[in-house]
Amino acid sequence: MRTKNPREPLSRERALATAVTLADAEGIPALTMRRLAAELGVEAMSLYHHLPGKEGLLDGLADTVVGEIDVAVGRAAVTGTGGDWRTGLRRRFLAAREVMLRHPWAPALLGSRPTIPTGVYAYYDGILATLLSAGFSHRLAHRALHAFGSLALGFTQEVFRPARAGGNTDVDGAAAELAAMAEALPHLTAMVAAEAHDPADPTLGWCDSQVEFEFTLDLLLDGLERARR
Amino acid sequence: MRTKNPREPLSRERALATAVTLADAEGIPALTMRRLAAELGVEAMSLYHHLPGKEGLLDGLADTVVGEIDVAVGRAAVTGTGGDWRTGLRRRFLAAREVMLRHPWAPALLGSRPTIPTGVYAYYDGILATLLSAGFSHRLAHRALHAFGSLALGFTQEVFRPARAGGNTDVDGAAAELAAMAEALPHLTAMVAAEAHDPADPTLGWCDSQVEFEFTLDLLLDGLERARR
DNA sequence: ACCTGAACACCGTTCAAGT
DNA sequence: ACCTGAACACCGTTCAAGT
Repeated sequence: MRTKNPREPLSRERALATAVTLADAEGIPALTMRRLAAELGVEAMSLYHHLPGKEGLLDGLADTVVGEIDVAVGRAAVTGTGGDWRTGLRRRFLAAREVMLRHPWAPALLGSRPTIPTGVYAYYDGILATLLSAGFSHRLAHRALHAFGSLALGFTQEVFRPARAGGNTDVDGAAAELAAMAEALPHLTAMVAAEAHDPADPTLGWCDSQVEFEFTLDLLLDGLERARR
Repeated sequence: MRTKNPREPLSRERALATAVTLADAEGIPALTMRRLAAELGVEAMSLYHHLPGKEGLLDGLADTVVGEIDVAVGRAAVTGTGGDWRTGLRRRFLAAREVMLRHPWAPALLGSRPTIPTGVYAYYDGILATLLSAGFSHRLAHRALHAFGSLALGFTQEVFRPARAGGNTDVDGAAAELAAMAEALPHLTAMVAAEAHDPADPTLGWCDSQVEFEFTLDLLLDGLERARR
């Protein structure tokens, strides 16, 4: 993990790159000023010459992710004109999603930053250009931006996820817990049972997020297409 | 603010109630174990007899909010049967939203908790019951739950919000910043100008969140109604 | 200009001791 | 049983000092 290299001097770019690597490997909680400095082979206080404190580091990290999205979107063909605005946005959002899948900590970071990373504005400006050139009014385009929300950045807010995603090895305890829940939650229990037992279904298992993401995305795109006409 | 009262002994309920009050008044960052203890007129370590540490405190806080949602939803009429599933869910989500507006810190807290508050499952089970009794398949109901996401709890993820919501008094600096942005963001600038200048429009101003919330909600409800048939 | 060591003011939490 | 004081192992950050 250690990326110490006395040759190249410390810089904002090098610090942020190492921060991304550290967050990927051990998560945001491991990203302390002292720890990051250690990874860079430097003292914690040296970071303050290149970054304006911890908050500035997190802002820089968010900006870096948005930059990665721009690169990914650039590789996908998203600048179709006129009628196929839906295809363009769909490709764009799915490209953004691939960046999020590489950096599982990024959704929570982007969602919790008190100030929006500046690159996000330019990103949404591009989406808006697509909508306007497809004939959307400013009113409807405005509402579309809000309706997309974080979908445009490739993620949905996971407010409903399995109880212990963080690796619960207490299988018996989990099973007992689930049994106790079943009585209190008859409909959810039935749904899980029904959804998990159809072997012909490519969305098999509990919550294939990619499929859900695309389902919601298409629901919104279709609804907006109808509102546009 | 101090709620010290030697008469009633410290308890989990009293600690959580004071935590909610403290978070409402000064935000989640002010909610430290030491500070909460001080508000309760007690030493920080006493809290550990009633709450399993800081994470447990935050979990308890999230549970408390979900409990408030249940109360608010109970007051609204949401148990319509058969055909008016849309009206029922709409009332329910808007009732939940009122709780969120009372506790501005709650969306971020619910979105960032590593483990889901237990009350959330029961809440979603109720939503699912509505969908199933309206004739939804398990498949479509499952997708509907994911499509709603945090909308069901009364909030959307604010990934696109004004630059300095936290009270920027540097008006000139903000204006200059905006002017510099305008050149780089032609479409967004035009949209803001268009959206802000229609005096007949009840969504006047930059981002009436309530209207946007309801627009997205109806977009999803209409799309699901179409998918259901 | 860039980096450092020591120190400061905070955290959450453990633990032995009180009552 | 409930609460406490002192201490521990961390934080982010300031500051004067080095080169």
